[in-house]
Amino acid sequence: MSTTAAEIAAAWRRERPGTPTDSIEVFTPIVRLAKLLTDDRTRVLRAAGIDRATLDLLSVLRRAGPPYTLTTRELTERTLVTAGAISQRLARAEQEGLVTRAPDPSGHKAVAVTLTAAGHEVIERSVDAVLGRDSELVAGLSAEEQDLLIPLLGKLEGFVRARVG
Amino acid sequence: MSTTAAEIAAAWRRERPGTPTDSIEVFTPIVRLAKLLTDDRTRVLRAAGIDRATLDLLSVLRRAGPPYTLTTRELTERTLVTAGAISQRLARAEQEGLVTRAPDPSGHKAVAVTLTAAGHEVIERSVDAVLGRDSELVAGLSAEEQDLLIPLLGKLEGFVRARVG
DNA sequence: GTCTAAACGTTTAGACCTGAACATACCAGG
DNA sequence: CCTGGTATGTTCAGGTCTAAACGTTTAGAC
Repeated sequence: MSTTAAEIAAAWRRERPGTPTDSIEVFTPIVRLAKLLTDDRTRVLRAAGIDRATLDLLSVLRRAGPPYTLTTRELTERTLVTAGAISQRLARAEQEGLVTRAPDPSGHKAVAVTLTAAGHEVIERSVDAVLGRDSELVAGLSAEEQDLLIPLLGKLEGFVRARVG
Repeated sequence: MSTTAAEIAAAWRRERPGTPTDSIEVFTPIVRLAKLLTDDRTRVLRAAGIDRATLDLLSVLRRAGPPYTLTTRELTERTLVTAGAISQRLARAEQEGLVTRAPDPSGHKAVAVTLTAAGHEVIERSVDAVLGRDSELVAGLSAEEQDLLIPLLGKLEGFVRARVG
């Protein structure tokens, strides 16, 4: 049993008239959905012997296409975590032999990160499981509903992104 | 500069034809928005000398109305984190004098958690700041767009919730 | 009364992240 | 040259979470 967003907003208005509750019904389900989805993905991946942070890292490299190389800065830009977190992810992944780090000639002090054969295997083995699972979960909405939802989310993300961080 | 969800899906299809990408344009913005919003809220609250986990805890108690008391189990149900996390949050909040814990006569081994006067002050001081900020951010969508978005998110949340955890 | 199962809460180990401090490499002017 | 500034990465301290193991209390069967 869980409280709905509408109930939360109503409770604030009842307890504190004047509380600005107009955002609650939009943001509460978004934050909850994200938590449900990421926790579920963590569990799916644990069964495959990998963690979510590492999967994100390997996915970005895999999607880049051959030669599966990006600098640390590029990884940071594509990942929505801090440079410190990327550095730690890289240390773990390198330790496990999934990526290599080497000086990159271009740019200031760039480090070129490259997927190893082992890293490639890991991502091939897990990406279908993860995205297949997500496919099941998104099927709660019809294609028409998804087509309605996607542009709204895109617009909201753009607006929020311009005003934070 | 960040990759759009559509670009991510296209990259997977290009690199791995057959990859099930239909969920990406829905779930990627949801997960990103949640991260942008929670990180931003963390920063807003740090300025007020409180952390997000504690605010969530105090909010649930405050919304319950007088006498601002709930059991640990009720807090867990309303919070989407594990019982262990609630236990740790309570220990921190109790340490800071924001809540009290006492045996609850009803139920098995229930612990009654109650907001103190200090906890009440903290929540009164920060809730308008947090929800006011969220109000600014949700204004990226018109009222009509929000009315379109809310039921879609609700339907999706219900579907996902029934299939995870 | 006694026993057993279920409900409830806490502790602990292991992961991950942020933000700030720090270290290093390149570049452009003087 | 050489020197400050900018771009990059890394390290570290502090904080939070999950999941699993554990301890405790209550209710119900008999």
